[in-house]
Amino acid sequence: MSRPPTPDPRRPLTLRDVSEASGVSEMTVSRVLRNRGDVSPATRDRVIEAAKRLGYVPNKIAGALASQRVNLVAVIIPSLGNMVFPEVLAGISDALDDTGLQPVVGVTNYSAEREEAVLYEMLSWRPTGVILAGLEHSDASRAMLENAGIPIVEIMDVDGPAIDSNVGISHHRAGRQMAEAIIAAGYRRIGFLGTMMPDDHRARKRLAGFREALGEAGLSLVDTEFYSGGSALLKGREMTEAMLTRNPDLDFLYYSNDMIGAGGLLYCLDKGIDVPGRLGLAGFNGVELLDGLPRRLATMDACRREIGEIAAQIIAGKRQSDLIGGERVELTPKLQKGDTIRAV
Amino acid sequence: MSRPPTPDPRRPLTLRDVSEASGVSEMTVSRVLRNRGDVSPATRDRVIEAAKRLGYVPNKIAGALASQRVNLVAVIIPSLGNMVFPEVLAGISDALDDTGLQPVVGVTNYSAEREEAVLYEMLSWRPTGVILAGLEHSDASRAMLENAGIPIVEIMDVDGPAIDSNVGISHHRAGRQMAEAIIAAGYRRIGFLGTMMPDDHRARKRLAGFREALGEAGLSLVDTEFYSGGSALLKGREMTEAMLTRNPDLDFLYYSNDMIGAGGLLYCLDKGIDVPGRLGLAGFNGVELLDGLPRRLATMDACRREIGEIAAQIIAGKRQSDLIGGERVELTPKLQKGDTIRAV
DNA sequence: GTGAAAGCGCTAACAG
DNA sequence: CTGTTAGCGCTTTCAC
Repeated sequence: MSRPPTPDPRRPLTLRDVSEASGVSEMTVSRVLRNRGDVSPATRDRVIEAAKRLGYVPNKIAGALASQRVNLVAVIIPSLGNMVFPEVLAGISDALDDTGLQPVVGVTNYSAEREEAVLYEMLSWRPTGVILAGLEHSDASRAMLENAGIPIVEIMDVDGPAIDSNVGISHHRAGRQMAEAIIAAGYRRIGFLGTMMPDDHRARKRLAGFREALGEAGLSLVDTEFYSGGSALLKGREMTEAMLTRNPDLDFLYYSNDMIGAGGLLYCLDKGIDVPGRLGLAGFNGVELLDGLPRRLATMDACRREIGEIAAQIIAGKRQSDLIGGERVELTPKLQKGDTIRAV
Repeated sequence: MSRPPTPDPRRPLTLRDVSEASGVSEMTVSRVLRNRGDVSPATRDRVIEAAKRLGYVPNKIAGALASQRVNLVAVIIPSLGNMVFPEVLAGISDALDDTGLQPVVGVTNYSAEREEAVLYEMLSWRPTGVILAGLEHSDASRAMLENAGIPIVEIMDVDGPAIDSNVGISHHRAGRQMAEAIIAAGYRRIGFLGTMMPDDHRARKRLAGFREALGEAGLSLVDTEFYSGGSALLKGREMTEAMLTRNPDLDFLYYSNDMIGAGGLLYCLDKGIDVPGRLGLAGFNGVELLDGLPRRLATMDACRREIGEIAAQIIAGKRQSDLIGGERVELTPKLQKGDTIRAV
């Protein structure tokens, strides 16, 4: 009943274990495993064989501490629940694919307080860079970002000053543009339906731009309705019904996102309302999801995937401009009239 | 022109900086910042003041290496693109909230190879535990998981042997149950429409169970149709049209997920097909999204949120059973007939 | 209640 | 091409 020579099978293997098993120094083992520096094919093979046989998984914690390098990119977004941020993520993920960098995602639920906590947690892992949604942050968050000493990319929104780099669209202008298209199509009695999220700054800016353009045309919103929580499709349906009951003479409904817009569209089709003749509809985002609806909802592409790609390229240093301070990239969303705004 | 005393403003602050700024030893600073051990209120205040003033963010890499503890839980899922995994994540996130543990998400795109790479990467950060979707893994992945020496929870699926703990539903049984309900409702000429993902093992198991139950009733699938990529809603529409054109006499369509089912439903309503009288429809997942459709699609709740919660509790050690080996939890999905299966 | 010393597992920098 | 030495920034352990 002698104790076996292996000390503790639960203990994770170290470089030393591989070194002993292969008869090669730790340093050379390390070189092989990282593909750094020249190692003779013979030694290399012995090391790889031993590492594979033992099932060695390197300890990045130790590696990162020693090398002062972490291959992580912090990505901080408000939500995973609505298809728009996953698409941004897909863009980031794609662009990072051949860089050795890895995204790590944190979710804030549109709360500045949560953002601060998530950011603190992520910065404590000393990532290579930070990508985060929006330009509005708490003072503490802003201070952390400014002092982090790593590239910061604020995405989605360009309406305001950025800490470092910035990639996105102008939501204010997007709201204006939609209003102008609606007015040009001859609609006059317009209602707005949106989310009641005080911290959804982009939705707020779209609405502000929308109102501004209406005002310049001598118009104003006839009615507004806000919601929070629940199935967006269902909410869109309910809110549309409520609003049309209050104001049967509305001739256009502008929704803050495509999902509630889709709910509204389905409601109108149910009720046999003539869309876009008697009533026009528009949403925002250009979510692919909607392609299967009976009519294509008018919307505006928010360039989500492209935003993610560019942000990731900035972090990866693939867009080195010699700018002092960060890079600014403003994309221009495309208006898609679909089938729910009548031709002029 | 003397050099300022601060060495380099870009260098991240260390415990030593806080120690010097507060005149308290590094060790005591560390204790204050971690709320560990007794420290006099006076010292504590000085330390906290200094840390805040400097904007110190602890280095978790060094902390983790020294303490051999990492507050990260690796979560590995196939996709973020379809609402089902975000809901699992929400459950995990909730359950982890007051434990000091943090989920880190990796995405495999339903590829075993990607899973292996993601797993390797995550294990190299020495997480507290691993939660991953499914029971099917490459040999190498399995070996890594078995040797990791940390709790592993395989989720979503219980149809097969698990490495350690296991939380999910039986997709085979879910398929059977749906078939039985359809047959009981009197449908006989049944088609199946699904994703063509060889690595979506859960969809495959549902189909197998479905076929098995049909077989026992002396029936078999009249037609099948598979797709990959694109807008699920649109695909559902197109596939439904294709299948009904080929086989106009089908009386039921079983979809492998709710989104394509919804597309099919919209198509049928468009065409004025009598649902559920002449044609019945059913999907899978119970996605809240669908609540806004004109009819409620028959579906089966996959208990996504609950699965996430339980898995996280297991990792957090909140469900200590004295089992040797892992814990097994099988949840039972509820069949929701909605408006698209006729009453018996 | 506080501090000093000794590593955690790895890699940078240098020698040979 | 390979090995040795000295840390990375923190926490453990043990003194005081």
